[in-house]
Amino acid sequence: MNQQSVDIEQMSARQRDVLDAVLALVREEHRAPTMTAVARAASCSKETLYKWFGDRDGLLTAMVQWQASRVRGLPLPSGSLDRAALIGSLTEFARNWLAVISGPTSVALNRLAIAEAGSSGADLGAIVLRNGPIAMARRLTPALEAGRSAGLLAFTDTDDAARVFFGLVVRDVQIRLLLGEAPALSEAAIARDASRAAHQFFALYGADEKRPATAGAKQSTETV
Amino acid sequence: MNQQSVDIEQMSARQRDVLDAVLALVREEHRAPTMTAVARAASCSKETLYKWFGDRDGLLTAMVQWQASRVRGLPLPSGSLDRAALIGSLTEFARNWLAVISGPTSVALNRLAIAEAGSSGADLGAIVLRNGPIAMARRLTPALEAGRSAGLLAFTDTDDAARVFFGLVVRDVQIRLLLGEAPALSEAAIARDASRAAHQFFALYGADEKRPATAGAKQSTETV
DNA sequence: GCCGAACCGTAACGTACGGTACGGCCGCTG
DNA sequence: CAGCGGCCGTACCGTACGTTACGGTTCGGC
Repeated sequence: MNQQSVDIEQMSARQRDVLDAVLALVREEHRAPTMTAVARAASCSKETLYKWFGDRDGLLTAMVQWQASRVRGLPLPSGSLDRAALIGSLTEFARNWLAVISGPTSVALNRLAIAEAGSSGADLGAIVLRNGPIAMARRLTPALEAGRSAGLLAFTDTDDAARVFFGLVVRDVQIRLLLGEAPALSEAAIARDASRAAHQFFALYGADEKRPATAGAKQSTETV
Repeated sequence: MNQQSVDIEQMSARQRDVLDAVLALVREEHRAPTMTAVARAASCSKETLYKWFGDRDGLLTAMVQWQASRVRGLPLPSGSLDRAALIGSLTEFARNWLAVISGPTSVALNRLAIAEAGSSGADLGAIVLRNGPIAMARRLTPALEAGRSAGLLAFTDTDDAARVFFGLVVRDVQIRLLLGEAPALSEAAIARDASRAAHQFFALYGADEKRPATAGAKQSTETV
């Protein structure tokens, strides 16, 4: 009932420390933390927690937004636009994305958001979604369209192409991690997968003269 | 503490009805059901629930296994092996898979398994994983290898190819659904996506004479 | 008809947890 | 120094829920 903005920007350092403690707690335990545990871990009183965040949902929401606020701001691929540079950008993008989603923080937060989806009032799912796949698509879009403008890529629906890229990069890694399988991708494996995904994406959507425009790839999927 | 097998095969019809009631409950509510709610919905006493399933975990485990036991047994792609038939098989496979994972039962069960991953003793995550992506890969494998034997497909690691197929089919649909976005894919959209995924998979791993062996697709895992 | 087993409905117990209240400590302001 | 607001630590309350126990009912076997 208290929906008081929870502005991440204007929060004291102490409050951010508390949120970091909550994040650490969520990361190491494998379920949503209790308010008592948060208070103990953050060395603050429950009364203060309720005064600052109003509610358990408010605390979790603030934590998710706090984490989201520092994921933003990765270097957009820019510069020259030959084929090699674009593949390099896509590879770097994929590498970064795989590293993020296989990290313990991402796994824990996605678990929490999925578990809480629909149960509590403020849905963390929407926030995580906005800062997960949707944010990735948004950051990927300019690179793809620049590639198309430069005649390197060929597609009609940018969003669709971005989602195929997502599929090529992530495959079943995320769902396996969320379901508890802990393969713990190595740095080398991530780099290899990223390169493979970028090359495969180029094989599908590259505007090569060799191939006649990828028979099944041009139609969109959005219906709603 | 009672780990008593929970053999789905040898259970009375009444017990299966109870498990169906639990499934319905999980599907309509958006969290793990309480024992009281299960007893009320299934018209049985809690004492019986504890006698039959020993524990809350036992009940949930039995429910997941019960659902898994009837997902099995889809028609394996067989018969003639020309290019069109293989694409048709892959398309049908993808269509079926998309229909399953976008269904309310799959979403609810995956949510439950992810939420309970690591918290309770018996991890549903492993069961869902075995009957989700892993089962799909297992069922897909013979079709892929048959295609390779027939000279239609070219890949080195079957498992890797299967996981790329998974990525092309699912993309970010599952994670979006789990996070609470409810786009409710239409039948037509699913069919379109399945066809697109099958064609894209063939574009990457098809042994066509037109294209010189898919520049990035042949280095499935060995390139550093 | 009688017995025991299985089962239903419900009450009761213990615990965990969200949320609130209170006393005490610290630093700031007048 | 007095007063006070912010915060910590802790005790407390109400509720939800897992688990157990108990009385009543049905049903198959003798």
